[in-house]
Amino acid sequence: MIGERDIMGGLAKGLAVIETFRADRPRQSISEVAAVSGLDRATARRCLLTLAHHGYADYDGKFFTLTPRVLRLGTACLATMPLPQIVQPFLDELSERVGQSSSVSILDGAEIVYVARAAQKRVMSIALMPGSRLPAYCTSMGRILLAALPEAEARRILGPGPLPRRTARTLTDPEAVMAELARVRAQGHALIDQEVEEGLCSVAVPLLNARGRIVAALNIGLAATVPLDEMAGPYLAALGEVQARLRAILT
Amino acid sequence: MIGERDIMGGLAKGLAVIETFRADRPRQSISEVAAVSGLDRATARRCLLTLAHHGYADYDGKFFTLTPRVLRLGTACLATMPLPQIVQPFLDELSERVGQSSSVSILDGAEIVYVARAAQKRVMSIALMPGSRLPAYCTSMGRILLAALPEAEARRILGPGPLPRRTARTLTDPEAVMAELARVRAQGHALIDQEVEEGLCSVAVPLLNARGRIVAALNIGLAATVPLDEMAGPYLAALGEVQARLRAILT
DNA sequence: GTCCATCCGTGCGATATGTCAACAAATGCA
DNA sequence: TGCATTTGTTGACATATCGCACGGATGGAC
Repeated sequence: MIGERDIMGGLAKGLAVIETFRADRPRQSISEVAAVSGLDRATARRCLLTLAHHGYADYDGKFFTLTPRVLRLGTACLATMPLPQIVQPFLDELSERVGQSSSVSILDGAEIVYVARAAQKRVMSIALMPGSRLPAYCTSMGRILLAALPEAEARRILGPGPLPRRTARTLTDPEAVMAELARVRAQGHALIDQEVEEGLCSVAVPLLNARGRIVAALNIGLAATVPLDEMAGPYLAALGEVQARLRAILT
Repeated sequence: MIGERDIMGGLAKGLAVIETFRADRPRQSISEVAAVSGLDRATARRCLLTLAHHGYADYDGKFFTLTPRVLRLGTACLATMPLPQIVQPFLDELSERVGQSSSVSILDGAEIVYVARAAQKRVMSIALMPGSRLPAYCTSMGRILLAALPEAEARRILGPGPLPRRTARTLTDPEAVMAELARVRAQGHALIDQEVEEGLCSVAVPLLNARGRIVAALNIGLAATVPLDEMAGPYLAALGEVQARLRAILT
């Protein structure tokens, strides 16, 4: 069977090294990477030199930076997903019709990952794009995807709390989120009113495949102008329409 | 100094395995991966099992698929680039003003990599997004970026030819492209008239930093309706304006 | 059923790699 | 400047891993 001896430590360590690079740490020295990743300095050094040698990183003698070559790895993944290509035309049309940005995402651990998006004029502070991540607990699509999991699994992902408070309205108690998930499950859609960012609302529904399994979440993002309840109706109708049309197509 | 003994073969092999996954090969068996990557089956197996063990791949006992976790690797890279965040607001405004999609890309080998984009209604057959790649030789931004290189380097990237013919108008002779690069260099912008796809035109200019070095390319994509020469003027003016404003900001 | 082809899992020797410790160079601080 | 600390690099040894070759499993053709 699959034994522990079939695991290549070097590969795992190298991937961990890549993941240590973030927006707040774009350029790192060997020791920095070693400290963040928990690897030995010598090991981190070999990983970084290997990455540089194969064009995944640049090295100026002191600091390492990632190169666009690394993007290939992520793109390889997106390209293997049929979902983005299938939903993109629907997103384009939906987004055009309602005049708002719409997106499709899936769950990866405690985060939602955008896999397709049709953007209208931006209301959010950061630019979202395929590959972007947001926490699941405070986003409409995240609530949809968490609600699709067994309760125990959702609770495990939410953790012991408290969850980070992103705005005054953010639900920070995992049990409060769990209660909201039950509502979402019952009503078949999720509303978020400025929980992830001030001034930003969102409406989401699940995307089901032909067998009725939830494979992704679909949303529309809105600027918070009038109370969300009052204006959600038309958006929910548009989302439901796309949901129904995609249900026959998705596998 | 940096010796060959500081290179970790296992890491390089694992990354190569990830890159074997493509749109036309979303699910692969061990033997398939081994054949495509040139690795031994046993080695490919260990790589794949390692990826699966760490959540980068799924394994159903027969086929492996990549998980969204892999997207983290690419996102780590995009997040470390200051460029996308700086140019995004400019792209949004530019795109809104001219009513067409606009993008910023950089060069990676023989391909351009989109790092930021503001999309208007889609005219291209495939959805472009940050991380997407197109060949440099037949795109407006690619011509800009190739023109910024030393001639010998550009020629090396183009290779011996002939280059793939994507439409009837595609330049397939590397020397013809080199001649075009000289023109691009002289006039400071590149025009593409349906060389990458029927019905699609594009206008691009370089983005310079404060020191005058070319750090990226900026373009506007257009549907081919009237002859490109006749309508390029206003777009070039808009591009030039953004170029000038960014020049003071980019490093 | 038999044969053939393909694929997967495993054992083994040679080699590459990780860990640890020590050292040298660079850096920060008073 | 002088001292203390951090950082990059190297060497040695134990161990993990590679690539090869073999055996078993699977599936299709006839």
